[in-house]
Amino acid sequence: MAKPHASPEVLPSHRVPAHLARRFNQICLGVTAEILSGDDLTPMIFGVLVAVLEQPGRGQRQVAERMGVDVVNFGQMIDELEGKGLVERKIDPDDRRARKLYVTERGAALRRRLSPDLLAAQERLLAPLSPDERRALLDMLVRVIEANDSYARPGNGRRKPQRKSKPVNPSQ
Amino acid sequence: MAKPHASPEVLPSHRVPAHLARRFNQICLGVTAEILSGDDLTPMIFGVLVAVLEQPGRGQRQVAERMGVDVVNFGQMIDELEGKGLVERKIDPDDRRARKLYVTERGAALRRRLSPDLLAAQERLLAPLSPDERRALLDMLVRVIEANDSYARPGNGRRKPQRKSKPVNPSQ
DNA sequence: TATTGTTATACTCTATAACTATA
DNA sequence: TATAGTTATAGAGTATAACAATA
Repeated sequence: MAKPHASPEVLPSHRVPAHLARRFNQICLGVTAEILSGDDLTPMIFGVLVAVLEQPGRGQRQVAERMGVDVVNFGQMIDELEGKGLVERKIDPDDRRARKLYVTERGAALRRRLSPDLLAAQERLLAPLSPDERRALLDMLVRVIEANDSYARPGNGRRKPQRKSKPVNPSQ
Repeated sequence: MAKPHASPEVLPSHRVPAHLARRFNQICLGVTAEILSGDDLTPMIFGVLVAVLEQPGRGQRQVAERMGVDVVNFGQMIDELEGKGLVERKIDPDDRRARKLYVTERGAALRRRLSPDLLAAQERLLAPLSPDERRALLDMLVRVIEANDSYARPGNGRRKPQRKSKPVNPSQ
């Protein structure tokens, strides 16, 4: 009876992936929000800025999907970034429905300015892990995420709202 | 120039811990929300139920802090669980301010009923990892979370609301 | 008809301030 | 005064439905 069971029936809650995922995310948010708060940006919005920077000229849909963000909310984040002059929308002449996204020079400068602090925060965050472990952690997360990509949308929610009636423009 | 630099100046965004944390959490939420939706519970609220189950007789503050949940929101989640008859609050006779928390038989039964599906979902989630890797992933997350516990509160936010005036009960 | 992006809206999670009741 | 918990409220992230413009 040295090893009772290889797989216990349930993990203690502090070892449940869903709980660890929430806490890990919570901590990442706290660490980065602190750095970004001076520029009135959330980690989410800054993440959008970086994504646009890395794939300039793409449409909102493409970037949103790649990030795992709903296109509706993504559009609103672009609104905010555009309002701050950090990102630009340009109508694609080949498909006038699409808006190609570009980071402005101001946006690029902001990212350059904040990068060192964000990188340092990331170092502190992963300080308890060795370099090999850090790589392993990120690798494993990427693998898990890619394998479960289809679950990246459904939401964190409860009952689906179902929207019985109430059209957007009832007076028309 | 076979290896340009051990540490690049910035990681590509799909390797940034903050992004991976968000996506991992998003996926965990999607996977578990689906299972819990039939009982009209969110992953968060179910997590509270499990935490109470594991440390019965504790006060709200203790359980909330251990979970990394704000005490205010925790109290509201207990409201909901109590409303569903899954958890009970009992005034601590030794300190009549405190409410000791207990899971009801109904709550325990619910957890027993849902456990197999949740465990199976967890298996699917971590399917791309070997058993050793799964352990390593959870271990590393625990270590990172514990080392950064102080960042588990600050919020995911932007400017602090600051609450200029507007008292709760202006008419008194 | 199908697709890109928008507006309106709603729900969850999180956070702060101010309050009540005990200690 | 200090602590446990509450009420009121707000911001941030996420989701759906309905719509407009374009393909």
